Amino acid sequence: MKKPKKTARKFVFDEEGLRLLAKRLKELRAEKGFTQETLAYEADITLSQIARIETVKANPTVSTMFKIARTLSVPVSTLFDFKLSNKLK
Amino acid sequence: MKKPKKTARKFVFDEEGLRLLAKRLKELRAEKGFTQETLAYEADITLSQIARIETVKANPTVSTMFKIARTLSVPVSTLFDFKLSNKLK
DNA sequence: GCAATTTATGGCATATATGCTATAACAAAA
DNA sequence: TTTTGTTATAGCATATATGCCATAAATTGC
Repeated sequence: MKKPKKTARKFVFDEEGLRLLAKRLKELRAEKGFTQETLAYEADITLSQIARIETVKANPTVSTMFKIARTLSVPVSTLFDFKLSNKLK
Repeated sequence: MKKPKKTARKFVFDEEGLRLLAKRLKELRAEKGFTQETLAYEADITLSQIARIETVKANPTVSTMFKIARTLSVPVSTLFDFKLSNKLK
């Protein structure tokens, strides 16, 4: 059986942004005194996913970030308070 | 054949946040003079996806939001400049 | 060192994001 | 009404996000 490959589509994983987001989350979580586990529990997310985000292994959805922001009691924008380079595509 | 259903997992779609995000994106896009199509093209995303986000039909990933922010030349936090209610789970 | 806590990884299942393509719906002109 | 520009929908394919479960690795305090 041949592989039924159709066409290649790109799925970009924005490493720079995700790295900055991971850093920001770690900072905020520490400041607010949450462990990955307590944050996961209260935000109703899994520990796995929190760990993935902080280790830049996943590209979370905005809903996930909303839950985290609510739990940390910070505006969502605070989680994205960093500067992206104007990187070229 | 029985359905091999395992266990139910929740996948929350944060309608409130997504509604606010859609509104914010529409605003910023208009301010900056982009159509959905030009934004999609320059951000290297599909028109479909921009439309889905603006009509609250999808829960985008943060990488997608990073691309949009870069194209609109705004800090990512600007796209999330709105207030979530402290909604209970 | 040991135990406890916390963080990181791994595999697997399922839901969904996104691409791609086409089309429809809509609005504003002309 | 037709054209033109724009936004919304739809179906399908594939990549990935996330849950769940287990375990490993790292950290901290004793």
